[in-house]
Amino acid sequence: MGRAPCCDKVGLKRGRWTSDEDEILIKYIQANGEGSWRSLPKNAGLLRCGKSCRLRWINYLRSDLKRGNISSEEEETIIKLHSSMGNRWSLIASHLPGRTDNEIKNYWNSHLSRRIPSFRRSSSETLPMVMDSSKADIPPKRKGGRTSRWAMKKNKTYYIQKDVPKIKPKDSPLTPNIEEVLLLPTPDLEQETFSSTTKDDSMVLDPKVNDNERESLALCSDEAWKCENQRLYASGEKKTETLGPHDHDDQEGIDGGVFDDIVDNVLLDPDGVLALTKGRESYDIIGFSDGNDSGFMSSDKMVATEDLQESGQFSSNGDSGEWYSCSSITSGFDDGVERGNEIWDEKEKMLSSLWESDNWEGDSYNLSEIDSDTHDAMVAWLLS
DNA sequence: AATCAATTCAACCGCGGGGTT
DNA sequence: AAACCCCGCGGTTGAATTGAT
Repeated sequence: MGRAPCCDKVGLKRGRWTSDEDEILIKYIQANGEGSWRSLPKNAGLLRCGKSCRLRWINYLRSDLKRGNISSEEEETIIKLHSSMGNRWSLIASHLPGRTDNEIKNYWNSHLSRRIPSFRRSSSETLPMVMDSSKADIPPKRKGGRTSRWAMKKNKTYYIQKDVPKIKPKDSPLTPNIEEVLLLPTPDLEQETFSSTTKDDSMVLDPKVNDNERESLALCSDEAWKCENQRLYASGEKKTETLGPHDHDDQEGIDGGVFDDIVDNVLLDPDGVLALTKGRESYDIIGFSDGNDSGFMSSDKMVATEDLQESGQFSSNGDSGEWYSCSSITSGFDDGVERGNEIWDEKEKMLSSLWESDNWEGDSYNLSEIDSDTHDAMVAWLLS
């Protein structure tokens, strides 16, 4: 025997809501507040299922809903959050004030998933890449279609509800709980994309690193990175500085900003360190420098030093800063889906060749022995 | 003008989690 | 512990609407 229906459907109205029904629902909630959805329709005199009332209220009638099309900023946020959270629409919506999970889900399905086909890859395929959709020059294959429904609703009546009690205010989108977000599993990243031939989660590549640094780096496990000397902290610690791959003020991404620092200080600085770290769901690339200007990046997380934060290249906290999904690391130097896939392929190849090389000395990788081809490939990839 | 195909999105559905009895 | 209830979530559906033919 199946589960009993949430409500008795006999005699209940279904389908589109009329303005009269909307008005009844609004007035009732203004008087009684949200909640008790099951009993609400009966008490309010609506011939609707409680679920339907809840949905109508949450998705349509609430006073704090933002009307209008999704802005490019919101779209970018959706893309980045989705890259980290997957289809957790309600969670994503909680970071977009005035937007509902349903709205975001619809927007994703109708706009983004088509525009950015790589998002549709299953988790058994390669990792998703977050593209700068604004640059993805892939026109929607619209033939017929219609304009935004909001744009068409000239005659629709909306209700201004000044006195509706706020039962459950949503979080501000710009104040995400960074640590919570970071600790979330990323279903789309579950697949490890190259063979795990290493015994350790963490590998230090530069033999020139001193003992202290080596010790710090060795602590960089997937679950808790802690590199005190470099002032790099893992998620889960209060002083976590969690950042995305983009310099937010520069929508071009990390190119030219953080990226240059990483390249200059990590790859090109003889005192720099490059570490490959096996992350929770994927392999990450992390770079360090000598502690002056440094940062590191990964496909899963990105952390910058205080120097970089002070320089304004990163926002560093959840109170004022914005953040980006670090799995979007490639977006800054990516012009679209195909390019993203290409980069990912290059990344895979490069990392694979590193893993398989003979330059490993225990957990360390001897960069001085690195062949020029591999070195060039690494630089080329990072510069790409 | 009529028809078709594409698209959007409001609404529905089933399920799972958490709380209560 | 088990049964039940309620809520919220994510996937899906289908009506409404559009531009193309």
